[in-house]
Amino acid sequence: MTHDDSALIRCLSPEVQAMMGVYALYWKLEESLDALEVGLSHQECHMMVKLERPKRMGVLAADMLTVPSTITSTADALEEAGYLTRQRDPEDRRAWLLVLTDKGLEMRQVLMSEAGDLFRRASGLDADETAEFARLARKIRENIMKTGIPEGLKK
Amino acid sequence: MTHDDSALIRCLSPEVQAMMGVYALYWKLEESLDALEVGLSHQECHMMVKLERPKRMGVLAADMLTVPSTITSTADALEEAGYLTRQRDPEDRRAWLLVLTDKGLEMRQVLMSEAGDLFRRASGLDADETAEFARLARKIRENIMKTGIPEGLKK
DNA sequence: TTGAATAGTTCATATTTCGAAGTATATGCG
DNA sequence: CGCATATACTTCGAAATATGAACTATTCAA
Repeated sequence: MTHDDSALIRCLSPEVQAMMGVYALYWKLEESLDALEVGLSHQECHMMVKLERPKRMGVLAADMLTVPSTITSTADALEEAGYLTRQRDPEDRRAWLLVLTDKGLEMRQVLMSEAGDLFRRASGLDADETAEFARLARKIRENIMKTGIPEGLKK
Repeated sequence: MTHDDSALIRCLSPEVQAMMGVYALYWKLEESLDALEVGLSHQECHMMVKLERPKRMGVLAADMLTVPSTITSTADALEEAGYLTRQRDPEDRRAWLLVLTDKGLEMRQVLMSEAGDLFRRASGLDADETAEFARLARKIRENIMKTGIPEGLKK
């Protein structure tokens, strides 16, 4: 992936071209998260981002495509670090709601704005192109969320 | 991420909206790769995709944002499974070129077309939108590849 | 020809992820 | 009500993955 494979890429279907761009961006961000030296693992960063509002751990497990026990340990780490608290869900006392603390909200802000910066630097798109890409990305995301967790749920 | 957060998303900067769409798509694909039951780990799938042409292991390590020893073991697994062979690089006999076998090329085809299908299903975009998204994704990818591995190289 | 640099490998360790069994709460049914 | 079954999360040990330091082979430069 070091030099002029851009010609090769053009031979592929638009769908595959799209996927390859998506992968490149994703990896670039993951890498930058490491460089951020913010003391959070990838999984922890992801959970922070997913917690735009309080969520039950089971919901997070579905969102993050992982098993409950992984959510438990990730939440433990974030709680330990003071980024979130567990609160019993009043609707179902078996369940916990994970709620970001003020410190957590602040960190989430940092992560989000870092992601925004990264997109700007990594993509090299101008404002119009960014807006168009964002429009399509939003549409894609809505479609995925609507579709929900696909057939192959918990194997 | 279960219901109507689409309103929340719109409040964010276009860059962040873009990143969130990218994450959603990436995760969806990762999940589908598992469902594919093709007997390859994620890392192995990624290597297959990156091998659009024979590459040196060091180049792959840079491409895949990982360390040489990980490349060795991933390549071992793919070689074992008959998807690729190691060939000495004639230009530098210290280096190996990883070359897909016929079976490997076939599998790569499957993976790519699966990725294409997935994009179609997951994104819900029509042909025009897909073309536009692909154009921007290509541009982004080219920019990232040009930029190369960023400052924070091997920590 | 020798010494320093580079490409990849080995292997032991660290990290991450998973899954089966356990606790507590909820729900349904007689 | 009271019991059986289902659900939400936790625990903890095992499995899968990733990493880094020391090693082999080759190259390069003087």
